[in-house]
Amino acid sequence: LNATIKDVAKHANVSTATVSLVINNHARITPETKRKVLKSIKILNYYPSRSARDLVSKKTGNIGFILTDDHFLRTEPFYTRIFLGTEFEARDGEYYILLTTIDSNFSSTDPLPRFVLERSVDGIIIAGKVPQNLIDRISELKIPIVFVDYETNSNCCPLVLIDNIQGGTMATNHLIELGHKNIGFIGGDSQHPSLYDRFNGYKQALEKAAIPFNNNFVENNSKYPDRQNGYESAEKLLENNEEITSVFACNDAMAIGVMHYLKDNAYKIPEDISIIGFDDVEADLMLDPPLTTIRVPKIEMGAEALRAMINCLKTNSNSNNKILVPVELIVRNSTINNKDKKS
Amino acid sequence: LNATIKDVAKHANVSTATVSLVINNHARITPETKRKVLKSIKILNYYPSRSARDLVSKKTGNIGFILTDDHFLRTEPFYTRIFLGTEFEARDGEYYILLTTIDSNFSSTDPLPRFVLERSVDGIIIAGKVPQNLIDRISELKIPIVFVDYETNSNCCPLVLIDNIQGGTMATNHLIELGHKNIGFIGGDSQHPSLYDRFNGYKQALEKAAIPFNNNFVENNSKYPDRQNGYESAEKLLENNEEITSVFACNDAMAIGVMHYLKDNAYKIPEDISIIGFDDVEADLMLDPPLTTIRVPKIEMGAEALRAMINCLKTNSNSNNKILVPVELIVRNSTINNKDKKS
DNA sequence: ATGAAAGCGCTAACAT
DNA sequence: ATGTTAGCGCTTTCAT
Repeated sequence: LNATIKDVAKHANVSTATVSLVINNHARITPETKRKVLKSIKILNYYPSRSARDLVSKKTGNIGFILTDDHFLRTEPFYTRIFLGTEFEARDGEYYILLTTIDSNFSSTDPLPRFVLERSVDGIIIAGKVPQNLIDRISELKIPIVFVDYETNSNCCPLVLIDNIQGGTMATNHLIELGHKNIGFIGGDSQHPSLYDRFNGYKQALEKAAIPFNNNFVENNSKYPDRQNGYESAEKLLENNEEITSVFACNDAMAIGVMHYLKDNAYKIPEDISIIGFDDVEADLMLDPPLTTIRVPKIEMGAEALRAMINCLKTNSNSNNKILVPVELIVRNSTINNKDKKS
Repeated sequence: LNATIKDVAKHANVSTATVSLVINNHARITPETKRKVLKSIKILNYYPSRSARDLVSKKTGNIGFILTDDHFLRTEPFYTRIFLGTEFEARDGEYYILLTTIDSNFSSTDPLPRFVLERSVDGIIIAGKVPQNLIDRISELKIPIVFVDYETNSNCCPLVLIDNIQGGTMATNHLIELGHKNIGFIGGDSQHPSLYDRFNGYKQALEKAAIPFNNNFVENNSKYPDRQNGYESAEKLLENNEEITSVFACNDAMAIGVMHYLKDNAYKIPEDISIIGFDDVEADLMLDPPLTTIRVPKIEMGAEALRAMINCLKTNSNSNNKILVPVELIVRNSTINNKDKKS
């Protein structure tokens, strides 16, 4: 029913080879014939068949996107936005994205995603933390991988990561510039490299400002960095340190937990305690007051990952380059100048 | 590099046709040869090439999934869960899902999604409301469509819809059973068929319980059904109707807005006012108190849509059947017996 | 600069 | 019940 390359060739009075050369922007084709062919393509509403192309080129034109189901289902859209970023970027390119989730407890006896078994993808983007056995098994198959927001020691693939140190520094500097000296830090799971880097950023900023680091002001644990964690961490921190005037929470979920704690305990935000988060999720705007935070460009990270993947595929090189995505300070109303405190 | 059907044929000492018959579970193959072939397949780690298959069968094995970007980006994951449901269902089947978003203002001059231009999908699932021109243009191409959570008059495709009338009845009955008689209704955009059906459910339940319908107790408008809408609707409703003891809000977003209004005005929930929502989004559990609501099985709806699509493709019939997905009452702590009111 | 033709891996007549 | 074979639509040498 649809036009094929033969139809175009016939219509343009050339060979199929010529048509192929034209649609692939190849070599030295007379502008004249090129024009002719392009015209026929337009008239016949011709689109090359993917399967025919793939069959001969031994490529699939698909990129796999793998993440754990709990990451996909996270209440605050984070990884789904990264996914959308890859889709945006793939749109103009010649790729389709095949998304699949795996169980968080994916074990070595679980079957690999169907698209890797069937070799239906040219490369795979892995978003967020996944079990190591998944990585190992895909690597064995020699399928190119790009990681987004996750770093493992064992790999030599492109990495797209948040510049967490920069973000941690930024957040802390914001508080410092507002005149705060006693800045609480709520880190959540300190095993998580991203969160730990934010801690490093915090320490670096203090050092640069010649503010002595006080370990009593930091609350790290090894629990999932969610609202409850933020609530409990705030409790520990503030019950024992009356002098704290502001808090940097390592992600917005925990920052929201902190705000809940503050409200439950009749602190005024930001007059009594300034609070800054990290991530910039939608919920921030629904809060009272709206949360000052560090914005992570999720869509952009996805786009970056796809670009890295395409580059990897085109050059056929496993460049072990690390792409650090810059973050941005978003000042809203949960932080205020320390001089205005308890005014 | 990878094994082909020829390799398997050679290894099993049969023809490629036989191998093909085996992998397609065809006809009368001797159990003996079948076993032999299967064994070779296993040994050689053979997987049929998708592109080769697709090329000859004129199918792609892909299903497109289209939704507007604002639906994809909705803070509370709704459509992304429906998408995941299709992916779950496709996983065991032989399909891949290709997701793409379109602009909410998608116009007739905008290019169609690439996978429809290139005919890279066998069928398309459309989730949520989309511009009519998109539907028309895809229909012209004779690509099968299945709708999820959206109904248009013009189509004759399978529809997967929430049983909104049932849900509206359920919610209202819950309140009635708790002894409430003066039940406020907050409907949001009454142009939206889903929301309007919930209103119908509300009215039906009242009628069945012989509670007179009071138009002062309902607040319908034509604005987007979000938190702010809920807040403002609650304001209108409660300022003028002191006798209201409970509210049914047409979705959880609006219910949350109602709760905010109640808190801002020193109502106790649920002692002063019981409140029930609709959708069952994650946020419900983070509320104080957790929100009683009607659960919509999002994952299941996606799975249902994919099954409808597959059926459509297999039978090649455009059955205009409407699949009504049942909902479920989830009782949490935002509703209470009216007798216990103001105790 | 363009054409002829082989072949990618598979399916489906048609033969046997 | 199984084998032979002709394509599916495209890319890519190799000729011209």
